[in-house]
Amino acid sequence: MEPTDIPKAYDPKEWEDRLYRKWEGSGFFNPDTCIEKGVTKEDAEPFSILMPPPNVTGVLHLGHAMENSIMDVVARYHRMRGERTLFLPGADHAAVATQSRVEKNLVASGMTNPRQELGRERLLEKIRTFADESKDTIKKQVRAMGSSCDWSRFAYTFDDARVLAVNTMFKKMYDDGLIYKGYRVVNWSVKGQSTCSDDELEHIERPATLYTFRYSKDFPIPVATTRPETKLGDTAVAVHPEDPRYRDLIGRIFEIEIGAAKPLSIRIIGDEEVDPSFGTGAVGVTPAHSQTDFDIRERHPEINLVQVIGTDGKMTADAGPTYAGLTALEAREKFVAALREKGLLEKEEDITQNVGTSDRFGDVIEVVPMEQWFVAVNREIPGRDKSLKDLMREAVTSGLGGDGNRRVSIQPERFEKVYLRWIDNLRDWCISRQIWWGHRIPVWYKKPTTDNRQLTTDEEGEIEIYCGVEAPEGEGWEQDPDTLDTWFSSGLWTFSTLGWPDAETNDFKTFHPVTFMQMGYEIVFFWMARMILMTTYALDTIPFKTVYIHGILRDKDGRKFSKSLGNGIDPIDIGKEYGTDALRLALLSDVSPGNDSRFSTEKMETSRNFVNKLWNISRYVATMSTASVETPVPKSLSDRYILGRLSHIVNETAGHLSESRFSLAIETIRSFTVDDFADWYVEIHKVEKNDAVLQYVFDALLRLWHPFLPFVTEAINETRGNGGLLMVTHWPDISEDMDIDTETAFNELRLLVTKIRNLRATYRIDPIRRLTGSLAAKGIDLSESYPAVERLARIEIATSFDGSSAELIISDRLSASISLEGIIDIDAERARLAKELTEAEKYAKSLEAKLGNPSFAERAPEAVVAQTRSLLDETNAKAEELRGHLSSISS
RNA sequence: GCGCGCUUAGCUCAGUUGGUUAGAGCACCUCGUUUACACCGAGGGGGUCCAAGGUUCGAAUCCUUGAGCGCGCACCA
Repeated sequence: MEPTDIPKAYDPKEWEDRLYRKWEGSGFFNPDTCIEKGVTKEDAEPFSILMPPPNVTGVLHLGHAMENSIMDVVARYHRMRGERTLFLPGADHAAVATQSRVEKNLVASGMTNPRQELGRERLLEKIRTFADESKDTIKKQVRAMGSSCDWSRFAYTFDDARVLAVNTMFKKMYDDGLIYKGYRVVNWSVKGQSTCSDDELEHIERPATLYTFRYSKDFPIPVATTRPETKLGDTAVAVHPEDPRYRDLIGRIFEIEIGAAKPLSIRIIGDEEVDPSFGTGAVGVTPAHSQTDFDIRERHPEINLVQVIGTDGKMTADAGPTYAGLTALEAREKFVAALREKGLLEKEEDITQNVGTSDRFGDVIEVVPMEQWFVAVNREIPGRDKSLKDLMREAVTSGLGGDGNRRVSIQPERFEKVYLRWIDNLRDWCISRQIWWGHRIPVWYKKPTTDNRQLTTDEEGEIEIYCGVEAPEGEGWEQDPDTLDTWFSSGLWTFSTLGWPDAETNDFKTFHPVTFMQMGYEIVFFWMARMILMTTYALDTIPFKTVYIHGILRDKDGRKFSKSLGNGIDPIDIGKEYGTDALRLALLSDVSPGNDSRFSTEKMETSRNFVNKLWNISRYVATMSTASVETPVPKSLSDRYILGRLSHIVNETAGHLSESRFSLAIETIRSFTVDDFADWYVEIHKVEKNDAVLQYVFDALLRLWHPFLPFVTEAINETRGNGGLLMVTHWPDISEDMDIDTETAFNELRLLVTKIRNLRATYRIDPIRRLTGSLAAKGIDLSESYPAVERLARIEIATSFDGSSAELIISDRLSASISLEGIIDIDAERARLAKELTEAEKYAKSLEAKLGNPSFAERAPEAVVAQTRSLLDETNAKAEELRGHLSSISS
């Protein structure tokens, strides 16, 4: 493109789609192609990133946009560093989330009970269609974000390869006795007709009544509850074993007629967990409908379990004829009324309680006893002498087996503590769900037959059980109707995407453990923990080396984005309006690891303006210079300065990126681009015209920015006719390319720049345009020499300024003496100089005091002392200069 | 209750291992703008870094205590 054809403003719409197609068409998103085409060396270090697969429940939101920005910055950076980089995309079938979404849609369109009305197969078909559509939408959106992921390796948690991995893992754990079917209390969503894990609960506060009552008039201990109806299923009262009030009662059994199907048989038991100082010091134990009470029964197997609430949320026959069939709430009112009538109710008080609700279906969870599948986290793994919990702990502390190379590094570190604490509280993981959308449990049952290949029988010897990767042969087998918790398949993500269970594939050998993962902190337990569990168990290694935890994105008022608040922002819309680069920049600026950040249109404007600035720098470079890029020869101090600075910030940026300090990396490049390059060097170039350095530095800048701003940098690269794709050019490695004493140049020129900047501040003759304007008014025509004036005035004015006029020396051709009267307000100037002088003297004094302190000289590092000393010299010199100016101005 | 985080300019936030006179963006004020860029430029004002103690030659940074806000986990019946 000819320089004159380049539009003044960057228009992302003109570029983004086409550039993405160009990248994708080049094949360079695929690391194999990079090697084939010689962009990456065969023996290059592998670098892998896995996309946390978005749920196929609809469209991506800004949080996804932020994640994609983070991952793509990392991927592009490492690809440009010449590493064998794989950024693998995917999608998650998101079992409950997707099914509940589709059911909601079906209900909205007129169905009352989709599961009944459609049946398993037809409902699954509907969900599959929906999921496929979402998957396509997601792929489009990820492309729109500019993500450089390898689409040929796209993985879906519910495709054939992943099903194989899931079944293989299930069977392995089953054979090792780590997956078991057990009768335990579980969290049950009546609305969703399914279990959910502890982590899927959302606790909400709500008002409730705490009732204190006695089972009967002569029952010795009152108990309290917020769920009186469950008391129909009480089988014990627990007290602290040392509690003098109740100690003697332990072991006694009370038979109580209270309206349940059978009289309650309440045994008084002693349990250390009971807090004698709380309430009545006694707990009515309902093993069937409380997790803690069920645990008490594990310690006291002698007590019974009576289920009084069913999976339909209604009272069971065991609750007695008065209550059976009523909802829990109806039963509560009736039961409380009965207690009151019999004079058993001693106290009612209003309290607030926390209850668990299903995060997907929204209803309050009912705790019921059921037979479900569990992963045993405390059981010893055969042949390993350790439990899953142990492995999960080791993986982030000492490293697996004490091997530091097999240790997951969590950034920021504080999430380690959060994770470890969670592990301490971890119970066996309930993995079976009664919804239909998901991996079917690979277990089949049938009555005993003579065919007993690989068969095990359950305890009662009645039903044969077969667990296998594929259905067993033979007649009469019926598969377990349940499906797996969606996190079971997500837990395998780092290796199921790379070919496992075939551990010999190139991808697996090359890219596992994954180098870099990122995720929001809200998903650490769900996902990170499960990946660590699965990988350490099955592969005896860690799933990933580094995981970067980020916060959640909030709106400009600090609220979470949510549908109900109506404050959602579609990243694609905003990307279209401001440009995807601007969006990426806005999402990564000013954020620190692990902390929430806010999003606003102001940020978008700032970012868009910056992108446009970069575009216009390129216009200058294109219009003011015709030289092609070559190894630049620094000719002046300015050249050495800019090259030295460049090399400095290249290293600094690399440091930030290697530690995932995205915001600081951006700030580093941004300030170099604006403060050093655009404001300073470009102006210098107008005089010195060292095109080679200008080109060289600008091309380096483009490459530094590319990971963050892939579109505009690639677009500029195209207009510059550099040829090739910026995406696969090497990230700048200045210290190797350039033979420059950067340290010296840097120091010399920083002094010069500082001096000039001080001059600008001191004499307020910036912009120079104003000065030349004034000169013109005085009959000095400098229009032709403008650039020279602009630059030299900055320097020369300083040395010859006497307070009221200045001697301008413009190269060796032209010099002029001008009065500064009218340009500078002399009185104001005097006041300002005096103020500055006072400040400088004060500062000098404080530095002297510091240096005079013997402890400082003794203890501070030499570099700091030297720095302080030179600082003092500089300050003294500055003060002297100010004094001179002040006296000349006064005379 | 236990744990974690946050508190820095009017607003939103950076500040890696303690070390130049604490930074940015936005907002505000002044000046400028046919010149790569008004999606613009040059300047400026504005901060007892939540409080109090401590460690140190030196603290926004480390320690202790407290306050306010937010979050997570567990919930005591």
